[in-house]
Amino acid sequence: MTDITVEKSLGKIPGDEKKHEAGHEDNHLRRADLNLLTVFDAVMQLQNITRAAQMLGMSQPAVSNAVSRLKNMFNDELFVRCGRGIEPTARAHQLYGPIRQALQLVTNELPGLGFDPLTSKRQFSITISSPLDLLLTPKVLAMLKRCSEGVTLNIESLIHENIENQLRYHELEFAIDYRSIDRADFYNQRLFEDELVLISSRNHPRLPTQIDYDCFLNEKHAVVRLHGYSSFSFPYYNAPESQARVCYQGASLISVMEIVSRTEMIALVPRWLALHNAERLNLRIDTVPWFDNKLHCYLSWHESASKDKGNLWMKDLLIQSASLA
DNA sequence: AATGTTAGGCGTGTCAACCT
DNA sequence: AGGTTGACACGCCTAACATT
Repeated sequence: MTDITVEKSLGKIPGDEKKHEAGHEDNHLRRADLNLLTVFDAVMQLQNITRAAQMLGMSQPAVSNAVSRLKNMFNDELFVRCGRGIEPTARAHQLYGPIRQALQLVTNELPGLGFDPLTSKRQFSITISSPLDLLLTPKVLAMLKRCSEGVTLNIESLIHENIENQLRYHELEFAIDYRSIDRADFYNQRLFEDELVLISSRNHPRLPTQIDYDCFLNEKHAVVRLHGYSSFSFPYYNAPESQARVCYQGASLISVMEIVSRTEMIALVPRWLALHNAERLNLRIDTVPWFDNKLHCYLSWHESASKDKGNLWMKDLLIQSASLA
């Protein structure tokens, strides 16, 4: 389980071809107050002028003024009043990633601003899809405990359609899933290779010694909800003939295994998960040679986070944790 | 001139008291 | 019980002035 390769998604970032158009645009940049970008970044992070001001060590009206100058700078409202607070416009969301990235690049070049895990109190947010959270969360937390006292982790097990934006806007630093994020502005690192196996109850009345594809198709199946985002089971049940055999769609592989252990249904799960629960649930484990039964676990992050020294440290910690898997 | 702070005003949400 | 009202708190904005 130590198959580690970094993959940068291929593809052009819109606007790349304009990089060489300098000239008068340099003057344009000279007229812009780049300090305002730190205000923008703080306001986007906190979505609150007062708290952004506290974070920046400025007064609230000063930040409010800076925001109005930003509005002129970008020729957009950027933030609109929403009840008691403010809400970023679509343009503000669009600007956030590139501006964050630019600020990060500059910050990383300033002296004395490294990341020290021994003194840092930083909290990292990561998401690990089910069932990988069961495998990796204890290892990651154990590794973190060994490496730092102050750094904390906020781990979420949910992968949803907004994950790319959450990574882009730094609401999350990393995502771990069986799927990579194949976009030009994301990095994916393969953490390890997993193997798919078939589980059934050892008391199953019909299964032969050697299970083949016909037998597989003849049985009723338990799966993880197929229409959920990034469903673990969907890739193996996207054909009508296999989907027709689905009898139970559970919220997670844990409930799927529990159901399989007490019924005549069968299910596809990662080998480590099957082994981990085989005795407790009296499960039989079979290989599935008719499938491409290899699946890879990926660590993904947005390119704007790739220069942050803290993120680099956390990335190494996650890779090391996964290598113990 | 640009950008900061202070003071004061306005809009909105919350909550308790009151009314129907 | 459910709706209305008013006091209050919160958060943002503008104007006036100070500082660099």
